[in-house]
Amino acid sequence: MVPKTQKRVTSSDVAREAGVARSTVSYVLNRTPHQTIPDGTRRRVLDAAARLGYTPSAAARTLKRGRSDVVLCIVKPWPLGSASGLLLAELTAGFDAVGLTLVTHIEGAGVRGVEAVWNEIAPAAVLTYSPVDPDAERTMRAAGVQCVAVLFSGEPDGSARFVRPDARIGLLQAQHLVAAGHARIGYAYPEPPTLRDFAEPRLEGVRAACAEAGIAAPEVRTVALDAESAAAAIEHWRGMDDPVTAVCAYNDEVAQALIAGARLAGVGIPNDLAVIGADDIPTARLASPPLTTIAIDHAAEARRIVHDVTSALREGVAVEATDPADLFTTVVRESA
Amino acid sequence: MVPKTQKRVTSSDVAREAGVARSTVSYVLNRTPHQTIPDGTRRRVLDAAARLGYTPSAAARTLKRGRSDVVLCIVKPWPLGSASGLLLAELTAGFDAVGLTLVTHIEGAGVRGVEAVWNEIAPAAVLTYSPVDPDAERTMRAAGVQCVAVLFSGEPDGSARFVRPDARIGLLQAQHLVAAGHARIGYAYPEPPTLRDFAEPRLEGVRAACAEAGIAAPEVRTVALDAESAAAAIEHWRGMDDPVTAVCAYNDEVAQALIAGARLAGVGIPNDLAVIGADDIPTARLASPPLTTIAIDHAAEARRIVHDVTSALREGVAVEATDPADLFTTVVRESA
DNA sequence: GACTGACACTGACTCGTGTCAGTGACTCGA
DNA sequence: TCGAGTCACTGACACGAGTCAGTGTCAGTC
Repeated sequence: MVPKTQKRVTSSDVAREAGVARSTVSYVLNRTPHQTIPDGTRRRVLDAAARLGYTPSAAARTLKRGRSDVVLCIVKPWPLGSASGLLLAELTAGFDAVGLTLVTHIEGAGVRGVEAVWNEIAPAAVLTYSPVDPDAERTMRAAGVQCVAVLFSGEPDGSARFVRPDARIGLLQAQHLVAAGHARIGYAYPEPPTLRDFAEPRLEGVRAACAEAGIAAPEVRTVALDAESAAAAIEHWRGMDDPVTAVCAYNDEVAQALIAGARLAGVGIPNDLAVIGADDIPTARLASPPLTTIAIDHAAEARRIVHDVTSALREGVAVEATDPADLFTTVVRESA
Repeated sequence: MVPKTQKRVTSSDVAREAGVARSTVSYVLNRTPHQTIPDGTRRRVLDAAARLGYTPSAAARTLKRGRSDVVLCIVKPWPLGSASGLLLAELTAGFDAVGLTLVTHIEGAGVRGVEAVWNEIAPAAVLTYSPVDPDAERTMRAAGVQCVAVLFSGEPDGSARFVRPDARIGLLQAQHLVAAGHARIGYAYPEPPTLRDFAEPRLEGVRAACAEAGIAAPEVRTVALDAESAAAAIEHWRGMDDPVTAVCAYNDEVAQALIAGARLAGVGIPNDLAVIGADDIPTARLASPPLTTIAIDHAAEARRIVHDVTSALREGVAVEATDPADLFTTVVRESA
């Protein structure tokens, strides 16, 4: 039987057990610089701590130091996609390796707003997917947050560091289509408004690639996640004076909708219309035809973010974001 | 310009501003019972707090009270699926409404294990998807965790309350197939080992339905997320002496693999083989043919969990889990 | 007029940790 | 032998909030 009220083991208990002062315990356990501790004492303290099963109270440490070892990642309730779930997993492992704990909070229909969250958690750093307004940033600083990183956003301004160059995804999509001989390109834009922050840079990349290749700007249509919506877009594209022959989809789920819509409209993929997705989700290869798409190296991206955030935490100031080398690769299957 | 070091506003500042003692501020702000505060004083304190922009320090409160207002949900890095992302969003909103903050931590390849997480967070309650062993539960209690809820698991024992009856999903799947006249049923089991905890109850439900209908137990095959693996399973099922005519898939993604495999093997769905999925993910309706599947009412489930956890927190003891009424509905499309 | 009790409020202690300023004991060079 | 300088360690304060035991004031009662 587990006793109802388990008394907490404190550093005083460890000190008593080891026969030293509590401060000595603290010095040993934190390896405080400029404090010389002989091996014998160190061993005694460590042994006592292990014997008693001592774990320091995060609340007390946070109170004293003014900041915790928690990194808070705020995400929106995305109606589509789980590609970023992979990134979160990599981020968690990466921060764990440097002694930080990543937790995620889903920003949403909460009545209390996100301020309540970083007040409850007092995180060392906050990662967000959309820019934070100056007021919110002030309350964050007051709550002890040292580093604010915006993972995705149009403009990398003062606080918005570490922006992933999602435009490159659109660039690679369009370049692949252009190389295959397409000269009129469509863009399948996602329907949920919460995805705007993600979709804009990708679309921007497609625009840039079209301009560079000297072809017309992409014809943008919004495509919801059902076959009818996709079929309507496809009919629009193919009915134009200068018909679209290839489409960049915002992501693989929109691309799957396009495939379903093409089937409904009797349009062959890739012969009548080429489709390229993004994210390379697990079901991309299961589509018929299998989806050509842009894969994201989540592990590399996570390494970069962890590196930048930890050095910002160490320096106490903003550091320059390291340039991501090759986060994206084009995965050629059959749809384009 | 935001000053580099923003001094924190404490309750002492509020007390000074309002011209009262700090304890009075605490009583006003917490509406402490049996403490009578006249309206004038109350007003003065509230005004001062608002004027100064006071937000209590969660770390200090947690230290004093021994527990925070955070609920920690621990999830595994699922290689498939994002159905539970919807549940998490609903849970977050639900807990927020009762003054609790839900954060999620992805348990994974971390070197430090999950113990570090609840030590950092000191949550009031922990939600997990797999049973916690008694040792871990002890460290949790010592860290101030009051309520441990296991959301999914085979056996609802002492600590494992609030178990979602996933067996009912399998039951509904099989009942739908039996009602359509199928007498030999296959089960497409997911490949990643981390999904075992989820797959077992669902499979159990299928077994129960088969037994009840008086037909043979389901023929189980593991199906990875690619067309080849699915085609191999399909050929096995159809090559049996008593061939399988309908398959329950663990979830919609496995079902999509089955559809891709059937196309590869030249098997028609639903005529040659019926397929039913589970979870009703957004792309389920985009498949060809559109997937018949079991939808989960995440909002209702979240309401139930929030209710049970908050009352457990209030009572300080385990309460009986309320019985979930109708969390699942069969969505009939074309694949079965 | 003394006593009671409610009211409105305050001071002091507590939670568990980090850290600074000391303090004896000892070594070493002059 | 004296002072300086390390070494190894300790005591006390601080972080910010919750809460208990009191304290002075005042209205009401016998």
